[in-house]
Amino acid sequence: MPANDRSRRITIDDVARSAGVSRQTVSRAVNDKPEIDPATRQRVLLVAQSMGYRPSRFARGMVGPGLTTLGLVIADVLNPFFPEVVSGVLAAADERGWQVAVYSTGSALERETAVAETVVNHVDACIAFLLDPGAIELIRRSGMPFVLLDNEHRPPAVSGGRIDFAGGMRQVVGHLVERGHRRIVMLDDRGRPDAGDRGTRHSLFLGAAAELGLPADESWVFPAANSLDGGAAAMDDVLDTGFGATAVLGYNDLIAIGAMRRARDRGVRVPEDCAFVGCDGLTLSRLVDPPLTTLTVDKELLGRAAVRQVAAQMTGAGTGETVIEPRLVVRASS
Amino acid sequence: MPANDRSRRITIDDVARSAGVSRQTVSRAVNDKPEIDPATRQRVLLVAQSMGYRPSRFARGMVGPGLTTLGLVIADVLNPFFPEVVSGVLAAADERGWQVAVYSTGSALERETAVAETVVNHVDACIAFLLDPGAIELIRRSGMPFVLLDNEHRPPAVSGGRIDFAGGMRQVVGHLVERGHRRIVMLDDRGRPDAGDRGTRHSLFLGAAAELGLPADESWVFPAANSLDGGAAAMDDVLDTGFGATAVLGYNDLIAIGAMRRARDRGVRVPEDCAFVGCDGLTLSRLVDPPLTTLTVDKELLGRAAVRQVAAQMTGAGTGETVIEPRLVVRASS
DNA sequence: AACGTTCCCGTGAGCGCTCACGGAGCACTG
DNA sequence: CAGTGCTCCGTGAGCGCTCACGGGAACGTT
Repeated sequence: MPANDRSRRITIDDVARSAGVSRQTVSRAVNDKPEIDPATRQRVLLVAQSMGYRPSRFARGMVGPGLTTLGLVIADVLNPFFPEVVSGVLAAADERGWQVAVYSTGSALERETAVAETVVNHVDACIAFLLDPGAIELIRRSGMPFVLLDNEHRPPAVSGGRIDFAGGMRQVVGHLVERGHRRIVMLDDRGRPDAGDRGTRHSLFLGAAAELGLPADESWVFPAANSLDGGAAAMDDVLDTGFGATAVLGYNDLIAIGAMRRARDRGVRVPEDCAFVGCDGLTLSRLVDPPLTTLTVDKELLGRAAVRQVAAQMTGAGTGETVIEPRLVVRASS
Repeated sequence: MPANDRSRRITIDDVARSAGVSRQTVSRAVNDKPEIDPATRQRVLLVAQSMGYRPSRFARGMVGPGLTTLGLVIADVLNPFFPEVVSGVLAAADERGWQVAVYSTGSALERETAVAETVVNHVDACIAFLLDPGAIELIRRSGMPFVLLDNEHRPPAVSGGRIDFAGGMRQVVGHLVERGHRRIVMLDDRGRPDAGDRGTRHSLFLGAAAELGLPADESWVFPAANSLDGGAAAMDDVLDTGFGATAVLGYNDLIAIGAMRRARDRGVRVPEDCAFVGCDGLTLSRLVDPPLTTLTVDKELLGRAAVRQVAAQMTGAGTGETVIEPRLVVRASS
């Protein structure tokens, strides 16, 4: 028994010929169809196995309806925000008998177009965290069911899942003001484009602060790379510039935690000298010291809702929007 | 323009007819082939778009080589062990131009067979964390390239990725003995079958302890559910039975952290009264309080190595084994 | 004027599989 | 012995697409 000839794959006809039966009989054996003699099935199966026969999923997909593959584009699995979304998507897709292909852009804007091109050619529907308008347009134009998540600049023609950070930021700032804070810094994710636009956490934070009578302006916002280290570095900036913040709001928990750790390392007492608040509500935020106050988002629900919207589009429904309401969970860091 | 007829999908011939050209011309337009008049291409593309035409990836796969889809079966994305593996697999698969379909068993042994069946029919190769021998056999028999990870009972006929916990456990116990500990408890994952066999962390821990002269036996091992809460509950058992442990080793970081938190909540000082050590080296373990000593495993490397093995099998190479060496990172918890 | 070239487009064939049908062989009935 | 039913198996057709080839029109060349 030589190794497989790598030039051409083994087909059902090869097996049929080798077993001295017809294609159809091989098909019956492989697919557990009833109209076949048990002895024949056994023999055919043995031949198939020994030849290393594996049915082509493409040929199968041609005749039957084939399996629906849902593409899920995320920035980075290592960012603890995404596993929860993935979990929701996997569960909801599984309920519908779909397969999920995961793509990661590695948080690199320039990779988004390449990923979008792959997605367009190889999946039946798509749920994506994307920022590059070109990449988004590419998928939109393909005409496949498409849900875009967590993008404040979503074109009106595509469905989306949005988190109501307007309400969320009011909760956060309200809480801090109530605790007596008057000088609040936000560590923004500098990786996101057009950060000054309406609808971003950035602008919603400033808006909420203004609403509550704080003299907030752009100087209250510090850019940070989206990681623990990014948060730490941004905290250095805040402390070094002598801004005098009594509270720090992170674009997300990762940034907030990184900042909080750096602050403590530099002798800042939390929350006495400075309070810290995050966004997203990662499991992680409960476990750090001190436990982090955070604007919790049900990320699993976000994933499930996205699948539901994709499914709706498949049955011909139009585009829509799902809004998730965040909830402020107050812990020891504020 | 009415909504799509959901009964039958639009084919290339539909577009051809509607645009008054041949199939081939449509194909040329859609695939950006050169042998076509730019004006015709534009017109055809417009028709195709308006009809909602999307090429069938199955039909495409029939003729060309098609895209390789790698199946990745994990227990649960929410378990922070897996995202790092997924990250490695995604990166390595991407380098080879493969797509990755992720499946989750939800840590439910009884779901493994169903997942295995899906995998067998819908992917070209498979990397899996599986425990059920039936599910494993199912994939093995399919003849597809297959790498089984983190399973001490792997059949010899399948490739695998293994973490050298024998050496790891010697490091852990050695470290604890050096610190003066003589009575060490292990919180084992009770979800894994045949926990008493050779090769499990459980037995390797007892072996290492015996090697170093400790009177270890089965009573030193407490079962725990694989989660933070599971670790906490197991810690309750340890404390309530009055075992008098001065050090606790978790099956993984999750269990160890859960246990450590519960211990502190009950007034145990860490590490003065009791030291804690985890396994896996999650990012998380650095951030908890106190930072957790842990046997760190390069999970991303594990994923990459698995992809490399799968690729090797595709080119006809036989089965093999990759061994990853863990490294003890000592922090404040011990 | 006859020929080659280039550009654009269409026609068969075939990828590997399953579905719908038909037919051979056997047993059992009236 | 014809008729009926059942079990098992094989034959065409077709899924939607691309590749290889060929052909017509318009141009330029000798």
